[in-house]
Amino acid sequence: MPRFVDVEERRVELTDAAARLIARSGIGAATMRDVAAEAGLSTGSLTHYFADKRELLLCTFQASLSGRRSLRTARDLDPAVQLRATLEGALPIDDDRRRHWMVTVAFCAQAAGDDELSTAQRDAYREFRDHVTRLVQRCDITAGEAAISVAERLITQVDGVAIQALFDPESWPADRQLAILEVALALAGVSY
Amino acid sequence: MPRFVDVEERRVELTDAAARLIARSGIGAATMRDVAAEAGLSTGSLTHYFADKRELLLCTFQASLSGRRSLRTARDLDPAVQLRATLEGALPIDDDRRRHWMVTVAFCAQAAGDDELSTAQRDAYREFRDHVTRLVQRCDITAGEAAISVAERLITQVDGVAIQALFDPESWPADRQLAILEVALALAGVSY
Amino acid sequence: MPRFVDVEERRVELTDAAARLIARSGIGAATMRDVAAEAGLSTGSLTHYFADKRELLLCTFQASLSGRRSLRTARDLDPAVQLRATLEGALPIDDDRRRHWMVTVAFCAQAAGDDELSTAQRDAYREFRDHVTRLVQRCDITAGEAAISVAERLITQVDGVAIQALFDPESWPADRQLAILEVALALAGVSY
Amino acid sequence: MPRFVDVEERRVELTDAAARLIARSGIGAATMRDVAAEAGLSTGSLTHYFADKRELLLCTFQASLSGRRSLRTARDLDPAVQLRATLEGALPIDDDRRRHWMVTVAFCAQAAGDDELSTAQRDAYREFRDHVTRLVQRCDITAGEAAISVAERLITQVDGVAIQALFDPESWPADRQLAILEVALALAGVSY
DNA sequence: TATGAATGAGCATTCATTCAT
DNA sequence: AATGAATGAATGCTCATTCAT
Repeated sequence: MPRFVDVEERRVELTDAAARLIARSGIGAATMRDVAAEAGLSTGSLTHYFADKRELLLCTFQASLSGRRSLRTARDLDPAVQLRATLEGALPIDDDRRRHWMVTVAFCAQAAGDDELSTAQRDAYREFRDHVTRLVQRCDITAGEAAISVAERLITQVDGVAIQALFDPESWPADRQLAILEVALALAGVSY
Repeated sequence: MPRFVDVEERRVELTDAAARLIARSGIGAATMRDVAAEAGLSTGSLTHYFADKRELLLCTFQASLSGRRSLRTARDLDPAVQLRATLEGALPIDDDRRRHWMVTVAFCAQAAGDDELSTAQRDAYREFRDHVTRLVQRCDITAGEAAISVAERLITQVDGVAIQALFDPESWPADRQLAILEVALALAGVSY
Repeated sequence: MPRFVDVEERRVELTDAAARLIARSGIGAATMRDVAAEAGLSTGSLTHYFADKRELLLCTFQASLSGRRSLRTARDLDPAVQLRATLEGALPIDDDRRRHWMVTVAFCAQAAGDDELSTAQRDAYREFRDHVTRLVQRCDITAGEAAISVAERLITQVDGVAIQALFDPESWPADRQLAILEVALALAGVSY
Repeated sequence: MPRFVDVEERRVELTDAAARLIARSGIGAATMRDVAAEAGLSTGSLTHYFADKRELLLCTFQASLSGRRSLRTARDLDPAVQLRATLEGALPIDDDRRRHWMVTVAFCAQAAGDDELSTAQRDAYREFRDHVTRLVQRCDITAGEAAISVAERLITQVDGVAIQALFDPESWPADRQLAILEVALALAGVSY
């Protein structure tokens, strides 16, 4: 009589544990042993949920992305509000979002020279870019310029703030991060 | 009389080797063995130049920063030209600058949970921000706004482009990166 | 259900292996690799049982002491018989006792400059001295002299024989060692 | 024009340095590098004076023995005085003598399984035993017993005290060590 | 499914030794 | 004779992975 286990739930618990460790102590701290321990499981259990460490890492990254994605607001709202919420979701202004960025950076450092990881990462970027571009289009603010160009300026501005804020949090309290986002949105012509 | 060795030169050779490996295959590839081999030395020789791996990594990061710094143009030029050159130096538009960014990201991933490394990184950020702020001041473009705010908008824009370009180079040829920089400078009121 | 392993038993197997290597080929031969091999395990397994080499060494020393202690005879016997048995147990007159002494000497050489090891060693000495002192008291032979003085003369005599016998076994067959012990006991007034 | 160097003097400086390191921090601290540094020389210089580490260690042990030997008093004195001085020389009652014993113990731990070292050590023991035996003979105290038996009882008593005192110095101040020696000499019939 | 003991390759680091100068 | 850079084998230790229970 096998015990009932929700495989998907366990995977989430494990990628969460990995994310916590990475955010707290860097990619080097995310050993299989420690991830399992952080999730309250034994080492051997990991293999039931992830074939190997690379898969765990990849899934941790993707779970982190999903978390960010879930911050996007419902489809039927004002696109300007959605755009703002989406970009705000990319700023490390609370622990969850900081964690997401720490995982992203760790993943970047790992992805170099690994085709599969690089592709996963690149695709995530493109998906985000496409999403923002669609929102920009719906805002109808581009004045003839390609929506993607406006989207890219917004995204890169936000990513730049995120990188700075991640490693010098004292200089970047939430309001300062949000202030730059507001300026960028205003320059892009978004009003809401 | 012992064999003559330029210690500083050797250290540069070794941090260069480390940077190449990190850029090529990620932080995980920068083992002491492989760094030594890449530099054409034996494992044991490394310890003549770096006490341990952390020191090698820290020095690799700082050497990478020095490289970026050397891209700044001479003091006596038009500050607008200097500003543009400084920011352009932060874009991964050639192999050297790409390498610098790969090292930076790898270092970030390693610095989490390590006070000394985190501090080194944060100080490097602040030094760059101060430099750009001084240039913005000399450009006399701020129209009452604090120079640091303008500088931060420029830096974060550039850093964001860099991060995107680093991991999706196909989407970010040099001219596209530079185009965003031009727009940001124009918005900031810089003309040259 | 994991494979059943008696942790304590494994630890004994490992400290035994270490003791054998030390006795056979000196402290330098007791590498983690070789101890594991001598016990029929792999290197990595050692870490399940001992945090590091110092702990292995400390436990090897303490296990060696326990072995010597177990040679003491039951409490209810004539104290003179117990005293003689205890002191005889400290002479390297068979392989086990020789091994114990080799381990002790190796441990001494290692303990210099290491507070924790030095303390462990000193405490072992004191425990032995106290035990012998109690036996001397119960023998009622001291004629007014402090029991501890008699005990110390006996112990140092035996330890000196042990050291000599350890490194010049040809000159010190068992009967010669025992003969000196008999003289020492007789001089102390012990008859049995 | 080669600089004049007294080879023998240099060897003494080096074995002294080794002895100091061993006494201070154990056999593990006596690396070639550190011995050279302690003597104020460079690593490479060592090879001019000792073929390899084993030779350095062997010479350090023998130099330590010579030091002890030099404590023996001149031949023409009362043999009882000489006997007492010789045995007292084997007690770790000052820094020099403590150092000698630390070197001896370290050497013992190293000698196991190394024929040449074991032989050197055994021969040193025998030489000492012969010397003490001759003194005992000249004291004319043996009352029919073999002089060597008396000598051995004295030596082992002293060695035992030394071992105890070496690793529990608090319990063994000089006067306590000397007191046991006096008792042993008295029991042997030596008066002076 | 879950466990954790076992594995062994790989890591950073240390060190005796060699050697060109 | 003296130096110290260079070597590379060896060490203690870590860790992803495997597997019997």
